[in-house]
Amino acid sequence: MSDALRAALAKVAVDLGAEGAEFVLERPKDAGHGDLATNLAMVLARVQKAPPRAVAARILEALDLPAGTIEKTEIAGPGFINFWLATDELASALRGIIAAGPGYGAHTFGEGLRYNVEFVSVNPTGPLHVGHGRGGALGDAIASLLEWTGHTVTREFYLNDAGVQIDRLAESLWARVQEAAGRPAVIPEGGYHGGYLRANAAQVLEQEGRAFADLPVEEGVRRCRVLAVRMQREEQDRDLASFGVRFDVIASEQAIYDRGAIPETLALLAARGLTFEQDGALWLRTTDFGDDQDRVLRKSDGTFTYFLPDIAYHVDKHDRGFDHVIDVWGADHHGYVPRVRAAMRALGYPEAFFDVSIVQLVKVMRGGEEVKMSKRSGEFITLRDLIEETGPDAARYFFLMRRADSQLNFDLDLATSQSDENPVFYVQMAHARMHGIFRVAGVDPDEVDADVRLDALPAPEDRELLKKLTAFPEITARAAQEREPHRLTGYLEDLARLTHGWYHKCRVLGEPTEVERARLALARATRIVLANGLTILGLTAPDRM
RNA sequence: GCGCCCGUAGCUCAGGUGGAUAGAGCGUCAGCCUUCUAAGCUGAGGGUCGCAGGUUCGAAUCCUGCCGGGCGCACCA
Repeated sequence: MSDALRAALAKVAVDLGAEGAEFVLERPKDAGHGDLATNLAMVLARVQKAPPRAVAARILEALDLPAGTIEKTEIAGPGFINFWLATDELASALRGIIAAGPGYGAHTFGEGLRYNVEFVSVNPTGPLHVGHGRGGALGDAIASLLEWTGHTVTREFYLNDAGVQIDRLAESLWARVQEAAGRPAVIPEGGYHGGYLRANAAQVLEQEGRAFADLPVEEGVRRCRVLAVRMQREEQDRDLASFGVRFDVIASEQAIYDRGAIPETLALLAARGLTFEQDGALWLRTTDFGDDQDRVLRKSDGTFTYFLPDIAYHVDKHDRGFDHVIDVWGADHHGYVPRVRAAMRALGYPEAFFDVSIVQLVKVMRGGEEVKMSKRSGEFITLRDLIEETGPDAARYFFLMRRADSQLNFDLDLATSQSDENPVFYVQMAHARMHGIFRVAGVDPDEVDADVRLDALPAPEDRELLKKLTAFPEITARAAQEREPHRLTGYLEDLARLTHGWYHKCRVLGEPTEVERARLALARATRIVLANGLTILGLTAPDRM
């Protein structure tokens, strides 16, 4: 409905000589201001050289709407025009929800656009911690929202399996292997002290045989390199899988080196005249593209910085045909954004090609106290610990319920609480309750007739709930466009609140036939919206709790 | 010192491409319900939207400057 009304209003704007006027058509917070409201009259007041309320009257005069859509209009406040939807319009919306079912809230505006969402991308040097969980939940939800709005999406993980930190990892594992074989072991400077490598070392000896520890150091370390990366990746994948996150592509940094992409990228940049040598190093002139200093590509010792393979990796994404790439990075990497953006500009890629979502830090709270995480001491809450304590649904939901760019207080007590104070529980319970109605009635919800008489519904709660359901497609569209899944959690909480209120106030079964039929349809539609919302966020929609 | 993010009710946070009386949950207080489709309902109180200027008919929202918190500022990865 809002689309039709918006179009009609835009047409009036044209008729009044203000083509392309930017006006707002929104659902007012205050129910007394109707179902939809527009500020068009105030926007046009200047061109019309008339007070907004007088302009509003002209607009209503000129407004041409199909019969039976709007029940009432009103000019209010400084010049708002408020609209009340006709019952027929709501009934048709209800039929639309049920007809669309699991596709309700989906859009097609992204069709033909290929997106690459890269997230988590943690080094394969240790277990995932809660911050990676937030990045994982966010990246996955953004990817789902994009799919839901018609985009083709690849979920991608960038594996840093080359470079110095992997050397340290291999040496550290080799040291643990020696230790397991009963020899003194020295973890190298800058190596990894975490106990998980002990477990890996034991596994290596078991799989490769005790003689593995007697290999010459060089060969032992070389083989440890492959083994360590593989074992760490497997563990990370296990954690991510239990969290409901899967990737379409694991992109390897080593593979970028192996196929010669580094010199190719270097040549590409040099050909554009954007590199220069200074102090024995090779630089990229990123300051020409918005960075605050130029950046080194190849150090004076001949090795490359991380920046160059990162550029090569993004060139690769571009060459694979993606229209847009979104990188989900932790706040500790935000300083890296300007130089990568500069590199994308230097290569002449469209401005919209490269986008970054920065996810801020997570503080885990228990009993009102922060649970300290310290990598140094090796005592930190891993993502695995967290999921085991809260379950995957609560963990995902809590990671998504706040804007990514504000810091998150993860309240463990709340996340594990089986009460309506826990928002995940509250939303899932609303879904379970809707299903419970059908269970008690012995009716398959998918068989419930959508063609009902809405005017049979006696309570204001009935209409209020239905109106909320009709807002869902706007929420999914906005959440996808803004890459803000928290808009969806917020909506689901609002909807759950209305659902619980309705459930309590409005009986379904045993009411007069027309009322029961209408409310069954409403319950079915509510269940659809709750289920779709939960599904987009990667959460289960339980039938009973 | 520079850059990015944040600062809204006691707490956790929405609202941020300017619009109507700034919202929600929790907590607090006062009542109600104890029926069923368990985990409920109603109401109240609570705010200099960090501070100060500016733009505007209109600012939590945009601009500038400060204050406070977080994270970054390598020929590290």
